[in-house]
Amino acid sequence: MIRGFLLTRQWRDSPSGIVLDLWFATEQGPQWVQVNGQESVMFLARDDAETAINLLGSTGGWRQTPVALKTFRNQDVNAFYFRSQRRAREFRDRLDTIGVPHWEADIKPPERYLMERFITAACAIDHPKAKLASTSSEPLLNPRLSSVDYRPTLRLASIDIETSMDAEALYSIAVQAEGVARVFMVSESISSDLESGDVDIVYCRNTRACIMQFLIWLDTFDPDVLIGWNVVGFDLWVLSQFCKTHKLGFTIGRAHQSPHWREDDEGHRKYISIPGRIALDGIELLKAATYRFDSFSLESVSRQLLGEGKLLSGSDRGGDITQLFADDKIQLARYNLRDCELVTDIFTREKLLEFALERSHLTGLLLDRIGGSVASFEYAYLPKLHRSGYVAPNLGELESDIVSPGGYVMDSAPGIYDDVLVLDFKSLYPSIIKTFLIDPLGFWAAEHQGLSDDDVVPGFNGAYFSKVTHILPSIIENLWRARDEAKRLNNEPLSQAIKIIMNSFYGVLGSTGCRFYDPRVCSSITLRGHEIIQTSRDWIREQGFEVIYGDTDSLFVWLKDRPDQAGAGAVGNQLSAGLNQYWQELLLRNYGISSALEIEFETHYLKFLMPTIRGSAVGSKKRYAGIVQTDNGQKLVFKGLESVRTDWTPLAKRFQEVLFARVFADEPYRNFVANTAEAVLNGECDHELIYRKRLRRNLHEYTKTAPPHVKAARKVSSSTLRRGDWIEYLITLNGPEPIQERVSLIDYQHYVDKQLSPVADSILHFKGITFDQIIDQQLGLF
DNA sequence: TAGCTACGTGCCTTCTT
DNA sequence: AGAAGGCACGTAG
Repeated sequence: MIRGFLLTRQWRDSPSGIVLDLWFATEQGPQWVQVNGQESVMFLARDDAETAINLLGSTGGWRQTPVALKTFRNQDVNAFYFRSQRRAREFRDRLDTIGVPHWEADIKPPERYLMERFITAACAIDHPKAKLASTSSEPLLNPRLSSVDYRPTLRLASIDIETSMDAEALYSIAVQAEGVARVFMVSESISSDLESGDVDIVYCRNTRACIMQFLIWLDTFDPDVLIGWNVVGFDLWVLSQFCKTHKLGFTIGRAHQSPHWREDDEGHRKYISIPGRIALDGIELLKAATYRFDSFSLESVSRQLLGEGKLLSGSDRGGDITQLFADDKIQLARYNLRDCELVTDIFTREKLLEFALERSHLTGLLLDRIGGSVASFEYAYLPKLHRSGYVAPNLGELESDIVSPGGYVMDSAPGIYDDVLVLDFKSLYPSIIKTFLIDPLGFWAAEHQGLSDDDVVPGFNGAYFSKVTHILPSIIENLWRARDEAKRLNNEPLSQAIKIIMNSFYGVLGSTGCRFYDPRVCSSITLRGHEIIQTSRDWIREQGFEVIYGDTDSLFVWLKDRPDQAGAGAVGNQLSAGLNQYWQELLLRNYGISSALEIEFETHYLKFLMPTIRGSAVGSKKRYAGIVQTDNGQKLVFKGLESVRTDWTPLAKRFQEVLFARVFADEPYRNFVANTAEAVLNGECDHELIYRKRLRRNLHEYTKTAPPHVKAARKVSSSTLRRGDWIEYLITLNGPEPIQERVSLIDYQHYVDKQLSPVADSILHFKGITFDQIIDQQLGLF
C-alpha cells in the first residue's frame, strides 16, 4: 500500500468500458493509476423504466436494475448503466427529446468513482505492485483506492518566460526550483565567448532549440506542480503557440502527452489540463484564499507581501526587456529568474501550496480548480444523500415563487461616539444551519415522512426540517471541529480553507446554479438570522445599553457611561456570555435543540463615527469609522467610506484619514481643511487627483449611459481596453480625460467640490460646521 | 469548470414645468 | 431648470 495525493483525473471511452486515468503524487514519486471497465450511471423513475428499455431496444452496452433510492418527490428509481459515456449521452438526449426525466446524468465517471468512495484527494493505493518503484510510463491497473489522511511533499517548479512585447518572439525561459535556477536563452550568434556571469544560462540557437531544452529539463526534473504569475494564461499558452508554429510537440505531460486546452465563453480565460501535472497560478490562488490587492501585478503583490519587487520597474518594462535581450543577456536572465523567485517566495511565505492542498483535500476539487463552490458542495453531499436513500434533483427542479432575502441591516443612529463595542456572531449562517438542522434532505424528509411536531424544527415560508434525517449539519459540525483543531495547531492554511468552505454553503444553497437550490431552505437560514439579530438587539437593550447599529451578524453597542478599557472589555464579555446562554436556553425550551450560535465581543471602538446619508439626517448603513487600541498604539478603521474605496482619489483618502484622525483626537482641523483646498486649487496636489475605476464591460456595451470613466476610456486612442481593465483618468475643464492622453487643464474646482467637500461634511456635520463655511471664513481673512 | 443580498454614492438620462 | 429614476461601481457582511 502506498499513499498518494490526486493531481489529475481524466476519463475516456474504450472497447472494454470507460477508463479512468488518475495521477497521484506519492511518497515514492508520481504514480499513474488506471481504472478500467467503468460504467456511466443515471437514474430514471421506475415508472419510466419500461419506456426506457424499449427505447434502448436490443443494443448492447447497457444494463439496468431497480435500486433502493427515491427522488426528492418520493418516486422509486431504477439505475441505468452504460459501458461508454457516448452511449450514455445518446440515451440522455433521446430521453430529453421525448420528455422522460432522468437524474444525475451529468456526474462524470471519475468524480462519481472517487466521491462514492469518499475519496477527495489523499488516497491509499492498494495493489500487489504498488510497493515497487513506480515508473511514469506504466500505469498501475485497478488498485483498491480508499480515503486516507496524507499530504505529499510536492516537487514545485516556478517558470517564467520573456518575450517581445507582442509575444511574437521568445527571448528566454527561466526555471527555478529546489537546487535549480536556470535560464534557457535564445541567442542567434552562439560563440564560445558567450559568458553567463553568475547565472546558469543555457544559450540556444533559436526558439525551437530553446523550447526543446526546456522540455528536456522538464522531463528530467519532472515537477508535480508548475507555478507562475498568470502562468496558464500567458507563459504556458504562449509556449504552446510557439510549439505550434515551430511544429514541435508541447509534450509537458508526465507520459509526454500534450496538454488539453479549454477557454471560457469569452475566450479570455484559459484552462489547461496536463496529464500528471498541475499548473498553479499565483494570482488565482491568492484570490481563492481571499487576498485583496488593488493590483495583482507581480510587482505590486511582491512589494506588498515580500517588501521587494522586480529588477526592472520603469514605465517601459517591455521596451527595457527588449533592450536587454539585444545588449545584456546576462542581465535579462537575472531579471527573468528574479520573477521566478518572487513567485516561489510568495508561495512559500503565504503557504499557498499548503492552502491549495487543504482545499483540495476538503472539497475533492483538483488543486488548480478556480471557484467551484457548487461542485464542492455536491462532491460532499451526493454520496451521503445516496446512502440516505435519495438521488439528487436536477438543476432548476425545485424552483418556487418565494424570494429569499439576505442579511438584516439595522437603521443606524448617526453621531460621533465614545466607546462603541461590536459583538459578532461567529460564522452565523453555518451556525444556523447546524443549530436549526437546515438541510435539503431534511426538508424533503419532513415533507414526506409525516413527522410529528416534536421531530421537526420549523424554518420559514412553510419549511420544516427533520430532526433525524439530515446531512449538512454534520458536515458543518465536522468542519467546525476541524477548524478549531487547525487553529489550536496554528495551521493557518487549513483554518482558512475551512472557513471559506463553510461560508460558501449558504451561497450555494441560494444559487440557482445549485441543484439543491430552494428559496424555502435558503430563506430559512436568512430569516432565522433576522430573528436572531433583532432578538439579540432587544435583549441588549433590556440590559440597559444602546444599540446604535447592526448588520447581518453584528451589533454595535454604545457605552454611554465612559468606562475604562478594562471596564469596556468586561461589559463586552458579559454581554456575549449572557446572550449565548440566553439562546442556549431559549432554543432548548422552544424547539428542543442545542444552540451552536456563538456571539463574540470583537472590537472596542474608543471613538466611533456613524455618518448620515449624504444630504439627509437619516443614519447611514455599511459606512462607519472608528479608533481601536492595538499593541502598537491606536489605529483608525474605515468601513465602506471613501478612504477604502478604490474609485475615490488618493486626495480624498488622505484628506479623510487626516481629518478624521484630528477630529477624533480633538485636534484643530480648520486650517488643515482650508489649506488642503487651497493646495488643490494651486495645483500642488496634481499627483493625487487620479481616478481609478474598472471597466466592468467592453466599451461598446455601455449603451444606456456614458459615465465619466467610460467617457475617459473612449478617449484612449489606441483603445485596447476591455472588460475588466482599469481606466485611470482626471477631470479636466473638458470633462474626463485618460491620464495617458490628457490635453486639457485639470478642473481643480471639481476636486474641491466633489472629493474634499463631501468627505469633510460627513464628519464636520457633527461639529456644527460645514466645509463651505470653513472655506468662506478662510477667504474672509484675506 | 454557475456562492449570496443589501446598500450608498455619483452622475447620466429623461421627464415635467 | 430641476426632480426623479436608474445605471454603474464598489463595498459590507
